[in-house]
Amino acid sequence: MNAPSITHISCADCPIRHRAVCARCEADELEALDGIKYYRSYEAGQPIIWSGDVMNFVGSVVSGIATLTQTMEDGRTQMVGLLLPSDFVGRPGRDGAAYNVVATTDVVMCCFRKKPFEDLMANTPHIAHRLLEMTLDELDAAREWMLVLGRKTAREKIASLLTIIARRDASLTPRGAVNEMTFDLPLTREAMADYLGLTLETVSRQMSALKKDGVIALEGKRRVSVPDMGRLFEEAGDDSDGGYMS
Amino acid sequence: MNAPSITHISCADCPIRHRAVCARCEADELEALDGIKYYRSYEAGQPIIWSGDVMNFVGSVVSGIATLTQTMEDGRTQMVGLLLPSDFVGRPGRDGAAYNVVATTDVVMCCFRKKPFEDLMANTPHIAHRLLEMTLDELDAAREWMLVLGRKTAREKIASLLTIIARRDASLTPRGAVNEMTFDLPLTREAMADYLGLTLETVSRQMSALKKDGVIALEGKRRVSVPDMGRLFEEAGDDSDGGYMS
DNA sequence: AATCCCGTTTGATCCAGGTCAAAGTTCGCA
DNA sequence: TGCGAACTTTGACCTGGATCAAACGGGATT
Repeated sequence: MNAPSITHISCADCPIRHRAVCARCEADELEALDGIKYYRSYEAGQPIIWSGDVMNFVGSVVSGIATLTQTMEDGRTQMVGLLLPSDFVGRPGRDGAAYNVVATTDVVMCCFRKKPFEDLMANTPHIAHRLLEMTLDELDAAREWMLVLGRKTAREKIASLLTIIARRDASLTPRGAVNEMTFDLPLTREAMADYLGLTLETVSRQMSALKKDGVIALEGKRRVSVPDMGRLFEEAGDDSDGGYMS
Repeated sequence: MNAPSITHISCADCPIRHRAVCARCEADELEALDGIKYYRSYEAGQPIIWSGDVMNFVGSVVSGIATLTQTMEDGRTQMVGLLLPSDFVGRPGRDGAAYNVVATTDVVMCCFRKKPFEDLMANTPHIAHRLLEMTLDELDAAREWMLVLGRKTAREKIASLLTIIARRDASLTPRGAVNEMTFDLPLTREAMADYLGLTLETVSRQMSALKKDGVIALEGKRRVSVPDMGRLFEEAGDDSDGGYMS
């Protein structure tokens, strides 16, 4: 996805209105948003926000991938969220950021100054409604991940992560249920480890094991082919297909 | 806390309006709520909702303690939330329950039929707003717990749990910052294990260890005294006091 | 007071994943 | 084309917590 023009506002090139916040996309909102919205780019590896910083904007990811992480004083870190295109960032009604947000690839964000956005939200009920819905989705995802972190084995954790990435990848380019797919792994082994509560060595070993067992194939380090998604779901310990099949 | 009268509606005995949803507690809402609100009791150990069930109400806990859990087919279970008095249950806009909700002590819930509640929400923006705020709080709690599950040692996990229970206990009966406190542990060792992603044996061992080291004292199995909360926070691996001190 | 039931503690042993270390791969850059 | 840095893989060993097993309350029932 290319960075949209800064000056042009329309549903087609603005994920936050079209996919993330605006459920019905009404014309008067379009007017209201003009002037409080702006785009911002970050390079791979660059921090977007530090935990505890005052955050004067909310926004959504247009392109690229960012991560939400928490860190302990001794350096142990846990990723608590993965931000893919169309994901929302920010906490309306809160001043401080609760987590570190880091761009893992080059990232373009579509931002709104926080105060005007909150005013807009107060005046347009269905935006507030959509935001509640999104927050509930994130809560579900966080709780699903608690099961992964608390109870799954290393191999199941890896399979669960691949499942999630595959699912999100598929939903961005929907083409019905397929049993085989290929996608790019947007994370380093270390980032995967931080997401899964493992070490990078264990991640590497389990990736090798899944490859040896034919669950996945690797082209280079980052491109993953899954010959049989059903098999991957089994490995993840989910009985369901995780909403992947349609 | 005693079960409130079923027929009497007022701010004083209705946590959902007073503490959970209604930020400003206006008179016209009070009228509107009459007739869609009811109380319901559950005995200790009784399921309140099964994951996947259609849920035709939302509500909040009046008294007692309930847990939110997720289970894998092979029986591994992970608690994803702890419901204490004033906590909200239910997902406006969603039909199915996503988790098992189980009463761990006798529980009284204050319920609202879902459809009328949603209508009410649509017409009273600040209820929607309050609900968003609550959901963001839950999301923060879930993400904080991801760090506990993914990166903390067994001893730190136990200390973190005690910290959380102590904090919530203190907030229900606020009396300023104290360095010493005593509270009831409302969970079995097994429930603690399910919350922490451990086995009950490990929980028991670590409780014994914390006791031996003088971090906590036990009166019976369930009553816990903490001579020095600061010490407990240290054990939990938090640099902050977790918002406990004022 | 004896019995049962349920939750808890404690002990002995095992193993999945962590830790430490070294070598391999990829890619940008001079 | 060769060098260096960052990322990844693999190996050897260790350990925290799981597993298996037994004993220990303590409250309810008879």
